Amino acid sequence: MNNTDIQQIANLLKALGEFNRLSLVYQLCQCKTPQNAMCLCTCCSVDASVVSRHLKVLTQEGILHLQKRGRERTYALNREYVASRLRNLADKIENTQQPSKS
Amino acid sequence: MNNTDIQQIANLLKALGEFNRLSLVYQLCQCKTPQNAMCLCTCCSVDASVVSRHLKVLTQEGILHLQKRGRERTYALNREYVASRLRNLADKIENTQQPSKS
DNA sequence: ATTATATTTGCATATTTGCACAAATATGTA
DNA sequence: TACATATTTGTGCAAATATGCAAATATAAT
Repeated sequence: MNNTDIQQIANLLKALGEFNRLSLVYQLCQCKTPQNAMCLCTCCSVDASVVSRHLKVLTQEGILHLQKRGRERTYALNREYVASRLRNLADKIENTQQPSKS
Repeated sequence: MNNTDIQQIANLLKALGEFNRLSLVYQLCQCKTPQNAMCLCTCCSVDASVVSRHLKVLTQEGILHLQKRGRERTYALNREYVASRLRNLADKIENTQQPSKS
């Protein structure tokens, strides 16, 4: 586990570790089909520009998948990706212990 | 899933989502026995006071367990707790989708 | 008692971050 | 074309955060 790996996981967790962003993720969690940003605005009591930036952060981290459809952009949750990364971390935390090291 | 729940999970993820703090967690991950702060300093190239503060944040979030032993304080990773919270989130993200909502 | 070691805390500072508002951009519709 | 809707971007501000250094605190060892 090198520094780059740690930094990448930290980035993912940081992206998820903010109230409004996590709210957006939970909101998308409930949806079967991709949602546009306006729709997602309803779950956060912040300006649309703020939602836009949060969605950008989540997308850049691979948490969301963006699809441009005309003037609206729909976002979908990359369920398997996020879940697998979280489980991977959980496994490491639970199982990794070297008897050699004190 | 109410706002308080979301905020709590966000706090956990935020605590883990910082490079030096996650490095400390990984370091502790390798250890079978609790470690003191001096020992943990070696994995971060920062001042001991910084490590102290990061350890405090992690402890307050329940990620680490602190035990005072004389002049040194040892920290251990709450493996089951952290792993279960991460898995819980992973499960929600992967499985929660309501056919009723579009 | 003095000294050494481990850790925390106060303080100053640099950087990041979340936010609102206005303006810009992009695209669909009348 | 003119207008409406959806979204992004520029800007500035306030709050939060990460850090280093020095001083304070706590406790073990001599």
